[in-house]
Amino acid sequence: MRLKVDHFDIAQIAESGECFRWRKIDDCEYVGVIGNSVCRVKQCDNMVEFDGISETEFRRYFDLERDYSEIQKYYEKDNVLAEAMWCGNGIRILNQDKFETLISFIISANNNIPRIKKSVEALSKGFGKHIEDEFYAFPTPGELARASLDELKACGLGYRNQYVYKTCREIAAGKDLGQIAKLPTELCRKELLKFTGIGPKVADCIMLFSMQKYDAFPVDVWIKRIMESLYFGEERSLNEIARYAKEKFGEYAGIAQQYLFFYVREKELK
DNA sequence: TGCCAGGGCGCCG
DNA sequence: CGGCGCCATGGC
Repeated sequence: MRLKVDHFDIAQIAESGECFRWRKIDDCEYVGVIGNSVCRVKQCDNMVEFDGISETEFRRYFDLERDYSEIQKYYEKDNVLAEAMWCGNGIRILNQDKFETLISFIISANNNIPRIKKSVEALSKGFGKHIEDEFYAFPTPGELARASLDELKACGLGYRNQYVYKTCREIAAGKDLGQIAKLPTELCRKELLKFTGIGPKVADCIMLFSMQKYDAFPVDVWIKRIMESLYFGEERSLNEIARYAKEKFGEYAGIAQQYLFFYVREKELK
């Protein structure tokens, strides 16, 4: 399947830290697992070629119905964001599976992205369904609930094994993420915070990357640093940063956050 | 070799 | 509420 796309850069998306299952083939080609499918994406400028999933699913997953130029216009008068948006012009907020995103971001706590990726792959290989070759679907709640504490630790989860162990059992027992996702942002957040291993930052990531809560503004160490450096000029508490950002950036604060996250890490890299 | 990582939990004031 | 020590492990 071939599509013309705008504000879309598969490399930026795959490296943006919102997803952990995409693997680089070369500079313009990536392979990832979406649900029970393996999807290959090759991009040359504005043209993408993909297989493995339907066009409808592709458009849904990559948020293609949203006009990102409109969002960028909304933020263009902010000099910091203007530069960040120029840097990560092809970033999009993915529409990922709720359970996979929830578990992945529990694992992300006090962790680094390469290791998070390894852990998510290990969980998939150990407890998910085989798709093809070396690709495995992320386990369902029931499948993951079969893993023992030691098996989870063996997937590289470290002390987070207990968080995953407890939380996936609650969800396998009937807690409905679909219902939680229907709640308005603040109530949704409150429900997510009841799970073990989910604090403010992780809850915001789950809402932003799998529940279409674009006003959620996750504050991690990178966002804290760039906000303190470019907006405050001094140290601020996590709560204060989140409050300020949601006020300043409004209903798409989460998208602004993702531009900032990509930008600060891109600068760090060179 | 140490420092750090898309933080959360438990406890304390 | 806000601050603090602790937590496993591997990437760099």
